[in-house]
Amino acid sequence: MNKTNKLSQQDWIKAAFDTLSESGVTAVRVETLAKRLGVTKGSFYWHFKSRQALLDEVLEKWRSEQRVMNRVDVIGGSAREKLINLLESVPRTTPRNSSGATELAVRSWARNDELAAATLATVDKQRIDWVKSYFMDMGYEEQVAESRAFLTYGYIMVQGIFSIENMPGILERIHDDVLELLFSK
Amino acid sequence: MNKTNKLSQQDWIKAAFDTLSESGVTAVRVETLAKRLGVTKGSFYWHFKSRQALLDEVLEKWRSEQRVMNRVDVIGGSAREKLINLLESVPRTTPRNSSGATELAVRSWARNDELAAATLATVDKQRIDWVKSYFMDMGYEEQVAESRAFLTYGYIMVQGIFSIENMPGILERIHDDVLELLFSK
DNA sequence: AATAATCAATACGGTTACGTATGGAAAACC
DNA sequence: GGTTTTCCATACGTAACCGTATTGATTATT
Repeated sequence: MNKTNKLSQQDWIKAAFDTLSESGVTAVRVETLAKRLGVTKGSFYWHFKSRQALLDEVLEKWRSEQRVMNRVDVIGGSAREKLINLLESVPRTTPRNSSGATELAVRSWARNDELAAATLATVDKQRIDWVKSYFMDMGYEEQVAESRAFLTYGYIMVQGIFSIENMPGILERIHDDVLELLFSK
Repeated sequence: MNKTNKLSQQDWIKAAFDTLSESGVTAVRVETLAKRLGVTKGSFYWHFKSRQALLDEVLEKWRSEQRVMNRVDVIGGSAREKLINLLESVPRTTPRNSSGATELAVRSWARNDELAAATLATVDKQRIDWVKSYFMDMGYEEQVAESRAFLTYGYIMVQGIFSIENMPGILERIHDDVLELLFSK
């Protein structure tokens, strides 16, 4: 919200993004968001042409906010340190963590929506390439760097989406071993 | 369908399961399934008390059909061979493969449904324990076996849900390297 | 101060769901 | 052959959506 109590497009997009993460695309509904923001849909249709227009913006927000890598880049250090920073930045604490929730929501979305699928494909490739490039900086040859990158990506991903409810502490227990293996040889 | 042209509960459950995999829980709707099966919902409400009752059955079907591990067990061989069989059985060919689709759908579902969450937690633990036990059979000590199991699980999972659209051939390229790393030391 | 631009409320029509009630047709049973 | 059981169709009520049209209330602008 800005200084006035009026809503901006961004307020709607943010609310939609949060709802997407919590409950999936199908839960991103005009009237639900309006209630959440304390207004009626009269407001929504002033800011957006349609629900689809909002969803397009949400997708664009997600695509452009792949800042984990940027943040890690900014912190700097050696390639190895950057990768470790990346792996440490994955929240291993809370179940149902929000980054995993967003990932899941977008990937489900992409199953039924061409634009979401295309966006996801772009992001996935960017991420893999990014991780791969650091493995190459560390001296691994391309083929190996690619497989390490993929495995690293899988490790990050699975931490966010698999259910640790019945396995408390597992993520903390394995972390060091996994890192050692990913950086081995 | 059985010999008559009448529907059984199982027919509905199967249709629901397929729809779940293709488009997520929210797409599992009574009238949509009825259309898909060529009947009206009058039929549905004879077989089921409610939509929720159907969803409960779908979840139970998914839980009880974790037969990848069973199948691999039946094939037999050494622990190492069983793990390799498991990793080979992951379809790396088609994008949007159906096993990955189901995984994704169930995990998204579990974000908003307690029963789905509990079921998922059970299945995840079973799978990890299963993979872990084979790593232990191979001689790894427990802690290491657990981290290998988790990493293996992540590798399998990510193959099913990340988007390979912009990275053709990557799954085939990395497979041998990944296996070597997972079984290293 | 009058006018215009901005944002939101209300009311409406159309669609798609869930679930119930009731009736009907085909098969099973006695 | 008549009755009961099994399975499905039809019709109905209700609720949640999407999108449009219109009006109203602030805030900017001149």
